[in-house]
Amino acid sequence: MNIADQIYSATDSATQDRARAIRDQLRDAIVDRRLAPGTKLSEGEVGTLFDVSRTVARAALQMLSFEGLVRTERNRGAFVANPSPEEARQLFASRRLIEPGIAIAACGRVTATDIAAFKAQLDEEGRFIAERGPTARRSEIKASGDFHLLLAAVAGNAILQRFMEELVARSSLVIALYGRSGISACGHSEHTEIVGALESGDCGRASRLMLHHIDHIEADLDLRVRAGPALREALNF
Amino acid sequence: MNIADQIYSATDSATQDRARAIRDQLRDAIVDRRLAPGTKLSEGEVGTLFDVSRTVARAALQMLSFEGLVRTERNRGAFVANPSPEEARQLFASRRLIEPGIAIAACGRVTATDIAAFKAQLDEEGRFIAERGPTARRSEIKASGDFHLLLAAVAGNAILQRFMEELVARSSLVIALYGRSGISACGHSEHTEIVGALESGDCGRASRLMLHHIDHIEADLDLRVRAGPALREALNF
DNA sequence: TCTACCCAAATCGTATGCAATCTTTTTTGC
DNA sequence: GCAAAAAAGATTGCATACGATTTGGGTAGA
Repeated sequence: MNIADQIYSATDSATQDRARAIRDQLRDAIVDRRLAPGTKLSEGEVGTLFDVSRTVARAALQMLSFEGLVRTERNRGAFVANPSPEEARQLFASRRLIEPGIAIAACGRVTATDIAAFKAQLDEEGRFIAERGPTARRSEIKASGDFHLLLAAVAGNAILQRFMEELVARSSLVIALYGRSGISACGHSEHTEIVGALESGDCGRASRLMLHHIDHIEADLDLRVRAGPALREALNF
Repeated sequence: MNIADQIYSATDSATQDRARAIRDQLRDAIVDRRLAPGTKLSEGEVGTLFDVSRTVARAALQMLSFEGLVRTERNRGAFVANPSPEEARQLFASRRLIEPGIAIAACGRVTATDIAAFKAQLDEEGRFIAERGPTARRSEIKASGDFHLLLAAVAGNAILQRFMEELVARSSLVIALYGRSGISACGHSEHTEIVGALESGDCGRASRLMLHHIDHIEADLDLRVRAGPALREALNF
């Protein structure tokens, strides 16, 4: 089974409209850092890029704005979000609150099929960790996020699932911005442990592991305010 | 049916985004049940009602769609959401997960000014409980929701605050749909207790009280699938 | 009388045009 | 030479127009 199908089945598939398809592509680009934070996304530019009118481009940008991935300023345009350290802290505080509960919910509903999907996901992660280079690292961040989204899908709460989609997307941006590089293999092993807890039905353990996992992800960030980002932020905005 | 009669048009001539103003008015109307679930909100009708073009009306409806207060179907239009019992359960499951944590966060940051605001809010609630009639009941539901939003604001996490805005709005709709009427005074007294816990700095107690409070709200709902709503749902969709 | 088909009305999806606003550059006064 | 004002350029905000899709009604045929 394809993970994307599971994740996006709730919000309906791509046949809905073009704005959603453009949003998805832009979101991928932002999360993958192919679009740097602060990059201006003008309606006209996005429109010509995807060969649609400004109307459709505008709708896509509005969606991303709701998700917190782009920031729009009146009469000025849309910019790729440049999350501040404070925003990053709030992001992970939110995840600490939500994800242990999601782990418990998922644990209570997980099926053999789900377990197989988790293992496929873990394999996918492992593949990127073995590789080197920035492309592999971006893929790795994305795969790591997909693990959390898969868990949210298994938990079976559409509302929380949507919240997690937003949190994971923004987290990926934050990790790309502030992450040191060392902890990836650690994160993967923690994912493996969580799946193990799910498989053995130990919900409490799954929840605790998830909490620690999030702590570890955040601990890997360097959220000190540095001259570089601050300067760039000042110039961009 | 004409929806003009059910929306009061308070011309908020703020220089702000008009779409946002329209969204706010529509949201109030939906949460207050002046717009019944299932009501069709055509772009043209909303536009003429608020004296804007379909473009702006469409943007407002899109925002409400993101919040889960309206459901849009391609080439058919937007309809006021008609949350199912299952959706209601997921809603309250989400709140059980998030709000105790919000209570703890708020407890750690609450100031004397905040406490005063809470007490003013409690007074407001009490005023509507004393009254009778459907109008007072709607105001009461709204005031009750505002309490939770105030708590979220005090907690100081913008992300969770936005989540709570959505959850409270949808909960208000659910309560209006499925709520029995008896528990209102009980909810108010529980709010009072929570403020008391905040004031005395007992964060654990505030969190536990909040959890029980949410349980009580949900317990007050009649989520059994009845013939009426099921039929209406079948007809609406 | 019932069913199937077709056409008209309504509504949405999208493109495009114009006015307002912001930014940048140029010009002008000192 | 520098600062301030003004004009030019770019981009968004919003309205409107037109094609596409759905819906409901009416008519013809069995």
